[in-house]
Order: sequence, then structure tokens, then C-alpha cells
Amino acid sequence: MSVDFFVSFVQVFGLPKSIGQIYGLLFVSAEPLPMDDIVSQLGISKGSASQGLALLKSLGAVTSQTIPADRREHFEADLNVSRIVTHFFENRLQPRLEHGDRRLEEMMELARTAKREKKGDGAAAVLTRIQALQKWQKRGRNLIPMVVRWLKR
Amino acid sequence: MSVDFFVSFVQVFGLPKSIGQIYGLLFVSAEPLPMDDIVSQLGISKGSASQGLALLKSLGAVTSQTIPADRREHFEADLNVSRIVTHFFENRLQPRLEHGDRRLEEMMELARTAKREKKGDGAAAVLTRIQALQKWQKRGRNLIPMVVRWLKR
DNA sequence: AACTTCGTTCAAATCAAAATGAACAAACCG
DNA sequence: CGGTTTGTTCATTTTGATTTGAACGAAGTT
Repeated sequence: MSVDFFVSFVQVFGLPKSIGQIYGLLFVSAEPLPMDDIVSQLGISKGSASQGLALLKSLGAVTSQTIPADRREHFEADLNVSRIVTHFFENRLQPRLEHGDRRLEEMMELARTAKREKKGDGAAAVLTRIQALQKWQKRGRNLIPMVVRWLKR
Repeated sequence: MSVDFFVSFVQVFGLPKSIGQIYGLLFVSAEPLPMDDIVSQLGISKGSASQGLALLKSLGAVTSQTIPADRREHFEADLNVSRIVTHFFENRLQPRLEHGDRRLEEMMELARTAKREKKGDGAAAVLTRIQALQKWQKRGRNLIPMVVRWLKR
């Protein structure tokens, strides 16, 4: 099917398959579609469609339009693919890296105590390793805004 | 626990929890550990440990050492964290992007036929969208080697 | 050769994420 | 109002990924 491309794309970013299917269908469709078309064309449930569209709207990846003489919401793909990617970086990666900071600090503390108590050379080596990790952590955090900026133009 | 940091880290890259636990334990341990220590300290099964270590070795993220008068393999974390990240980019992202090329081409073909048949302006618009996608695809493929290079120093 | 220790493999169990669909709420229409 | 259409919610089911542990093989020891 022609939405396969989108399915595999969103999955790289940890989003469920149905999101890819819906976005793909809308991307490829010449005019905006109501929810029941999405349900019937993709063969997914009303629930999935509703939830999927809600997420895609929240990402700004689809928008809804009003069509004259039709009460139903009609959905359209926003061509701005970068929103999905940006969402991944900012909502999935960024928070984890930040949470990681605190935990690294805790590890550091543990290692320092261990070193003081055991005075082993091994413990000192561990301390050095953790410091190296912290550098990496910082490096990663710097990379993200760079990538996001690059994707945005 | 102090390996939490690593668990959450590897999960960003779609690797199982046990991988993070094992790598974390080795990272934090002052000297190389045999498999049964890993099993008992983390409370995971022999199977998990064996499989996890095999994967980590294949990534080059851990190495094994021989310790005199001990038959068992002893494992040590390779500090080179970038291997895990590089592995993610090269084995998980890259192939998908490449496979995507072919599927995009198929979509393009479908869209061209649709345009010829229906001659609708909608169909032409779809064609344009897909072309835009192809640009993005190329852009993404260029980004990866950049990131990898940046991470490697 | 029989026995132990170390490690791998793989079918089955477990667990978590996603999809389903029935029940519900809101908007519209006669 | 009663009836219909549209869309959301959420408890249950399904599905896929991870983990387990029993069985096995390889190597070492007596």
C-alpha cells in the first residue's frame, strides 16, 4: 500500500502505525477527508482514527477544514513534515536527556562516596568514566537544537 | 537504581531495557564482571544476560577479557558511548530511509498515473507534494552522516 | 568416561503498547 | 421533544516485543 512509506517513517520516531497510515492517506489524497472515509479506506476502527487524528492535530501535522453543507470535520495533511520530527526531538529526546542530568548527578555522588570509602583505584576510574558521560550528555543536548534548526530550513 | 540512567538512554534508541541495565552495571563497575555476577546483581535471567551481552558485543559497546585462573568470560564496558548511537543511526534509521526511496518512487508513479487519468488539479497537487517529500528524504539522508561525524568527535 | 561449570538457544510465558468497539456526549434536524 | 449523525472515551482484546527457564552443547576437571 502507498501509505507504507509513512508508516515506516513515523515508526522511526516511536509513533504508532495508525498515525502513519492516517497521515499518509491524507498526504496522498487530493482533497480533505472526513473521519469515516479514513476509517473505511484504511480499515481501522473509529477509536483509532479519532485518537490518531487528535494526536496529529496536536502536532500540527494535520488541520481540519469546514466544507459547505457538510457537518463533518474534514482533515488535510499539513505538508510541514518537520513538525513530526521536531515533536520527536523536543518531546521524546529532550525530556529524557534532562531527566538524565539528575540521575547522572546521583550516580556521581554514589561513586564519590565509594571512592572515599574504598579508596580503590577502581573507584577512582569509575568516577572518571562518569565525568566522561556527563560531557557526552552535554554534547547530546547541544546537538538537538542544531538538528531541529537545520530541519526547519 | 543507578542503572536507570542507562536504561532510559538506550530506550530512546529503541533498545530493550535489559541492554541498558547490563551496560550500566558494567559501566559503573570497577572491574570486569563474569556473566553470573550480572545475572545475580541485576536479577535477570541467564538467557537475557547472554543475549544482551551478545548484542552489546556486536555493537562494540562491551568487550570481554580473560582473567587468570578463571575460565569465565569477563565483560567490561567500552566507554565509547557513540557506538550505541552510531549503531542506531546506521542500522535503524539509514536502512529505513533507503527503503523509503523505493516506496516514494512507487507513490510517485501512482500519482503520475492518477494525474494522467483524472486530469484533476487535485492530482497535480498531490504530485507536487510527493516531490516535496523527496526533497525532505534527501535532506534527512544527508543529515545522518553529519550527526554521526559530529558525535565521533 | 562420568561429572561439573559456563554459556547459548529457543519455545513458552509475560508484559506493555496499540487497536477495537460499545457506551456515551454533543450537535443537528424533523 | 424523539431520532439521527458525528465524534470521543475508555475498558477490554489483540498484537508484538522482551524475558524466562529448561534443554542442550561445549569445554574443563577428576
